[in-house]
Amino acid sequence: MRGWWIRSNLGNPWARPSRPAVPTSNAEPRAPAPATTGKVPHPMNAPVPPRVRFAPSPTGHLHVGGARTALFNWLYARSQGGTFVLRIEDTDQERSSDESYAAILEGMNWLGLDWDEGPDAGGDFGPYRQSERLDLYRAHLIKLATEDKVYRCFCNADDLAAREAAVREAGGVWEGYDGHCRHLDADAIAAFEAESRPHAWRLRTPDEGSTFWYDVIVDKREFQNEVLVDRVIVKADGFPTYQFACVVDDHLMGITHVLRGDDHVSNTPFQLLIYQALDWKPPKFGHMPMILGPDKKRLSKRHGATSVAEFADQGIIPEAMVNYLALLGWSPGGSADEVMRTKAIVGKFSLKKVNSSPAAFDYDKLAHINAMHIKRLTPEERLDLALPMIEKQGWGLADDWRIHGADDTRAYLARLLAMLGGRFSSLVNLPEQIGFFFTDDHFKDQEAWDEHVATDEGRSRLKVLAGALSESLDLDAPQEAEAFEGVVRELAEKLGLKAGDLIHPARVALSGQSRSAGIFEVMELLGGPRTVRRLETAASA
RNA sequence: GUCCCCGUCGUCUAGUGGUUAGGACACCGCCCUUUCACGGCGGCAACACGGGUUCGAUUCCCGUCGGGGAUGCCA
Repeated sequence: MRGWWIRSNLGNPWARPSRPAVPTSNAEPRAPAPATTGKVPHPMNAPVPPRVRFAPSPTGHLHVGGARTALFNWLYARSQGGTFVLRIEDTDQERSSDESYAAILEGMNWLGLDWDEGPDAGGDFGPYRQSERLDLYRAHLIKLATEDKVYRCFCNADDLAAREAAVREAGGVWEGYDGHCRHLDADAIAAFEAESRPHAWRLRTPDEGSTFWYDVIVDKREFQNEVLVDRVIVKADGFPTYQFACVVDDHLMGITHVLRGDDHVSNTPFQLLIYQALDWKPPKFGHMPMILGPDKKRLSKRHGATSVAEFADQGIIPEAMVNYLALLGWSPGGSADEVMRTKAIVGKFSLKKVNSSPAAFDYDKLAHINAMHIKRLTPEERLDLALPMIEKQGWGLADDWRIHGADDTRAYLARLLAMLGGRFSSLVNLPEQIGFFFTDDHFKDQEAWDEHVATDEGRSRLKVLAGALSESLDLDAPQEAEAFEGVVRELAEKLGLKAGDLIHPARVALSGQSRSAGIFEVMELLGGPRTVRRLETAASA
């Protein structure tokens, strides 16, 4: 008696749908408005705007793998005029957390991947958190139960573990659920029910034949049904498993392309069987290659940063991250410029050009892409990026440090960035690079100091140089780089030295480091009084 | 173990049944120069291996090896 199953289910707390009707038929994406004039494409040929989704589970930060998945879905939607949906897969009550949810949204926002529909954005296919869609899964479970396509499994973790151990002891290999509860008779079920024994629901899967699909990225993929086991689709806690929720939601949300990591390949045949059981037409699937660590092993913290938040902390800017991630598995082709702003990538992106082989994450190349992005920004954009880094240090332009034409921190920083040119290639290095313009208490390279400054020769040269600058220039007035250069070179000649003999100690005395922008520009932006003071201080140190 | 996928310079990749196998990162030289970057020029460096198919394979097929993934009431 099939009705028996239903009766038992109706007593369940979440049997009564509390939500308004949702599209349960084959939810086709909204078709473009029909043209009223000109050529009307045949309906079968009309381009259907894709609906894709990124469906993270809120169990951690946004990892580079997830970010790449999100990015490619987003790129596909944006390049095709489609819709990008954000769906939260929080069916694991143990691991899901609000912090993770927030972290993921933050990561998405940072990358600039905006979604058209999602938990906070709303949309016609919500709710977009699986924990708020339980009635939907229940309704479809009942349908499957009614048709005897699923069955109850009363095995608990201990039962399963015991049977697995037994198989191993006998020298066998446990190949997944053994179908133990597949054919329980009504009496047995009734007995378990009577003692309120918890149960999960499993899908009956065929033992023969094969399940296959044409992958958007890897062509045909096929699995023998023989290797597919009756996996759980609804857990004993009443929550659906990923397998089931994913299928129900993708269908109900009208998802046309499921683009996900290659680690999901083995889930696909099982999900296809769920589509079949529900009598639904499955979407297209595309499995993107994994991102590996530099050593081609699974990417882990051991390799360095793995979450987008960490990269942000390391001074990577969002568009560089997007650019680099896009290059992992996709390429603009030929010898085209790899450094692209997000908008350009959207314009060139194509699923057909997505690779099928795994890619190793290369931190060096990311750094390079980042530097190129920073370099290509407009002065204003660079300033917007750099100012917070300076403010974060608590630095600002002191009153007595003002120089002509740059009398507030922002204007001064603008001059410094112009001076830095291509040396400004990383957000994190910036404070070290230009801290000495804002404070006397800046980073000092002790080794350079010992070599160029703290020697009798170094000290005496610095002292002479300080004197020459004071005498030759009106330091109360702003002086340009050329003026400083003139004095330095003249003095060198007078002393029979190479200009470098004065420049090197001066660089370390002024900046604390052996590398900097052009020293005469440094003097100009430091200003005469500060320049001389630092030279004198160094000479007497 | 079993199943699935992948395999072009160290890395990311372009590419083709006949190419001097292209670009980028890294690396090495040189130039520029006041250091360091930037930039410019040049260099090193690859079709995993073995069988086929073919007039001809890096390209198509099979095997081997290597790497990755899956094998959960995680997603």
